[in-house]
Amino acid sequence: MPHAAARPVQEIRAFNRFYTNLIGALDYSRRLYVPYTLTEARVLYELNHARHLDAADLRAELTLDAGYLSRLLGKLEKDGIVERAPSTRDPRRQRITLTARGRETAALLDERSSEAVGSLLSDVPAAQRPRLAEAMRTVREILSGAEDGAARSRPFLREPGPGDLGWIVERNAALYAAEYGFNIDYEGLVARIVADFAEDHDPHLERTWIAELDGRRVGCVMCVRDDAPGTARLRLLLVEPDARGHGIGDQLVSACIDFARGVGYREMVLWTNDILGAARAIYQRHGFVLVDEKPHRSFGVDLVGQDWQLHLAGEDTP
Amino acid sequence: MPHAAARPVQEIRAFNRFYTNLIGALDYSRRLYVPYTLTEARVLYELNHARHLDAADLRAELTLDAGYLSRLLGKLEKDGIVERAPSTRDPRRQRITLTARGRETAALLDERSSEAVGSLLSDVPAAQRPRLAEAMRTVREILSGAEDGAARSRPFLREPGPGDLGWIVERNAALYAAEYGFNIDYEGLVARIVADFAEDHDPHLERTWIAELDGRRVGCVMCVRDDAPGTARLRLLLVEPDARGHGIGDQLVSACIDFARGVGYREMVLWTNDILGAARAIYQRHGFVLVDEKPHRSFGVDLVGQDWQLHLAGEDTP
DNA sequence: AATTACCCTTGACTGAGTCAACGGTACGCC
DNA sequence: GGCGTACCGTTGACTCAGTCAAGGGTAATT
Repeated sequence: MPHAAARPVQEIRAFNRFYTNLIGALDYSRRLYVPYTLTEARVLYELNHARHLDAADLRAELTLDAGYLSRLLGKLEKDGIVERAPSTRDPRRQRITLTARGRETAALLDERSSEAVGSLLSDVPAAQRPRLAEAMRTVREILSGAEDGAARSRPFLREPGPGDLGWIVERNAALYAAEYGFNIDYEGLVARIVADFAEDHDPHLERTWIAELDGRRVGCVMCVRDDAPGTARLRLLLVEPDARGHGIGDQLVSACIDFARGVGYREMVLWTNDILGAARAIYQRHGFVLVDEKPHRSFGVDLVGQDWQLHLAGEDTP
Repeated sequence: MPHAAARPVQEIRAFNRFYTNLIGALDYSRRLYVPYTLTEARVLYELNHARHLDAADLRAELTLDAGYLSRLLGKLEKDGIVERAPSTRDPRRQRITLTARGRETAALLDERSSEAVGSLLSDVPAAQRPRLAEAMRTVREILSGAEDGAARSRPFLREPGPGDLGWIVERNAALYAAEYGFNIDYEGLVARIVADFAEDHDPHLERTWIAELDGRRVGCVMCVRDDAPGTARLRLLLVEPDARGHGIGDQLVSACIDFARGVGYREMVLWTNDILGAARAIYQRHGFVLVDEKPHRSFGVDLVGQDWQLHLAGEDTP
């Protein structure tokens, strides 16, 4: 197995060991579930959060043995925690409902579990807690995406907030350094562009967008005034590699074009380099045409710069 | 319980449910440990990675019942997997050693476990894997810090790589916006500073440092030439709030001063604002003195700017 | 009408983990 | 040197958790 590929595997295994230990410590130290067991508590949790599931659903959800679950539900029924009734849709299936008492019990277990986690959390410095929650959400998102069919939320655009311009600099520099070997000159160029934008831009004619997906910044684009009159310039289009394929680049370019057309620009231009193939495809889809091309050496590499142009107002408007 | 405090608790509980399910799915689907059990596998793992532990250590490490472990070791011994001998230091204790066959077995289980994780990972887009590993490491670090006495690694300084200058912009802007309400002008200022640095700096006389802790950027500082001859200017000192209290600020300022003195500057100056109390304390500790102070309005707030100065060469040098 | 597949139940079983009692040794303290 | 306490490992008896296979019943398919 190649070393590079083994790295995440080792990390995951270390994490699994760590977390089984942690959960063990969390559960055993106090009697979290008395008089019920962990599995019963999980069943109660599911029932309490989903209103009368079928037994088959529970089995699938918690990957339990059918016989085990059957007996388990029998016990809960005898305790007056759940009620079992044949499903109306399919008499083979069994609809499980929590009784009032069952809901109380579930709430109690819930409470205890929250307390246990709370006391664990009390040892975590408050400043670290948001990072912890964020990291856990990331793990969950990535792995649950791997399990089922990736039911992710939709990306959306917003205007930049504090730090977002810096983020644009960081990601541009880091990505192009990693992918094409750009040196620090490129980071300087991007920093200068965002500095100019931050210090002096006309919000009616110039704008920046950040694309966000699942609470994470995954792309950006900037629209500024060009020297030529009536002309807007699109700059700094970027989509994070792991977020590509969601149409985020198109969304960003569309926002840019719509904005420019809306505020009266007649032309839109942009400068890019021939090695950026993914970006070129996006520009072409939106009607940009290549108007000039010339080789240059910048950012420590030999490149071929390209000027693209798009007519915003003209014969094709009604 | 206040809502804000409950948020991370809910996140952690959701994560726990998710991860117990995941581990369950991982273990049951294939026969990972045959002919041993999960607990036995954990014991084997510990032994294989630590060379002859005492039984008591195993118990503590894996939080196992003494009786359970005793019987478990008995079984492993009978299978020729481990050997038990009284510890040389304390005859009450028992030193457990893997036999050659035990090491084989451990390696086999290791292999299988890696395979299982690998196949789980194969459903994760390659682009997401580093993020996953990173997030897991974060979770582990924060929570293990919470369990024992925070045995964190030492912070260290390094020169910036691609994206680090952008990171400086981002963190400066985000932190000062959150803590003091600075507006986008400040982000512009910082962006211009790093742009100037990136585009044109003399590496012998000007330098930037990034502080790293546990693989994460937690601070920065920049040393550049000032207009006045023989004078260096310290800029953009920053330490992440959750990493404060480790002496990182001092480390950064020391690096800056040592560098400036080493390359022959005679003075070091810096400009800051009176509201930045933590930074002031650091400057004072390193011998800076306040030489000027005047109110101004910048970044959308009313501030009192301060000029500080430090003699690098003079009567106090031998 | 027959086949197949799924749903639940039941009995019999193995494995995982707990609890309490016990003998042995180390260590601190008179 | 002797005593109490505390920890180490062992053992027996037990409960709880989970598995497997057989079986009766209904739904969907043909």
